[in-house]
Amino acid sequence: MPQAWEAKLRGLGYRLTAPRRAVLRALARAHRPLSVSDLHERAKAQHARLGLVTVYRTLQVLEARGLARRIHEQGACRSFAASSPGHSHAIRCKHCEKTTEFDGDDICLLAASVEEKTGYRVSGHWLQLVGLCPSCRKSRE
Amino acid sequence: MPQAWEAKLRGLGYRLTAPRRAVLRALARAHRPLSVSDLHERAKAQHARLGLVTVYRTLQVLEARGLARRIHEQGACRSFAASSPGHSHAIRCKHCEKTTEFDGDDICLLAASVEEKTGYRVSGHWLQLVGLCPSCRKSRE
DNA sequence: GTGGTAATTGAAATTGATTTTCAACTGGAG
DNA sequence: CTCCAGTTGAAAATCAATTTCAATTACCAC
Repeated sequence: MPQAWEAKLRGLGYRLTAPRRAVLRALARAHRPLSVSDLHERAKAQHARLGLVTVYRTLQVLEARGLARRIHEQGACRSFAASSPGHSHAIRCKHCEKTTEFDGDDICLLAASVEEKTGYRVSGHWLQLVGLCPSCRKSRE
Repeated sequence: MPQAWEAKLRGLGYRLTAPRRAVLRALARAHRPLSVSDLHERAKAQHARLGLVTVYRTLQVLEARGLARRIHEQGACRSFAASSPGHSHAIRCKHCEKTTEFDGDDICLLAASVEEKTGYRVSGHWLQLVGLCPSCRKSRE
């Protein structure tokens, strides 16, 4: 996945620098949402002189280009996870925090129903689900 | 709506103080999500000596009790809107920012579909839609 | 390769949001 | 009316995020 990201960023005119690679790699490897400083810590393993500011800036780029998504939780919304283009939603395991993406076919139906109920014209949406991932189900249900 | 809230809070053992009433009232009157400092400004009209801290604390209580909801947007998630129990979702007009709640019958269908696709057991969700409210539709479509 | 240049970086300072602290105040039970 | 635990607000402290700016560096043209 980092390779695909690097190609995409390069194609968009961004430079591929060591600090960026380190952030990309750390984010791609994570199996749960990471706070900015978590990500910073992890990415420093690849690039020791990495500054926190660069992590913020890289996340801005990745989010704007759809390669990372902000994970919303009931308190603050300060963590990020890798994101694949075409998958616009995520479900997060409340036990192990792993996140999995799913596609949004069903949202269209839902949007149609809401349009009818409210009179709004729906143009965008933010959906995030929480639950137990398959392996945590086994150990907890 | 403030009356119902006041009854509910009292029932839960909270005191009904003038500062709290001011915050409740300002939030109930707003037709769009308010940032904490917006809310502070408005509530000061009812209670001039209101401190910003109290607004934060009151919002914590209201959110915990389901009487206010944090509105998530693609940057930060720093604004709040009134919330009615039983309506767990909101749609926000991207033009006038008015928010309207709707119930989540359809979410169950969606959750079932996602469970089947991902193997997760869905236990919670938050969904927020963006669009144009009926009156903004008239003037912009 | 080499050089030039604009994008990028990181430390530090700054801004802004939120929480903590604590003495003073007050709603509401008795 | 009294009392006291819950609440308040100012100030300080903490935490998150952005701006600034000089130094560095990726990468294109040659």
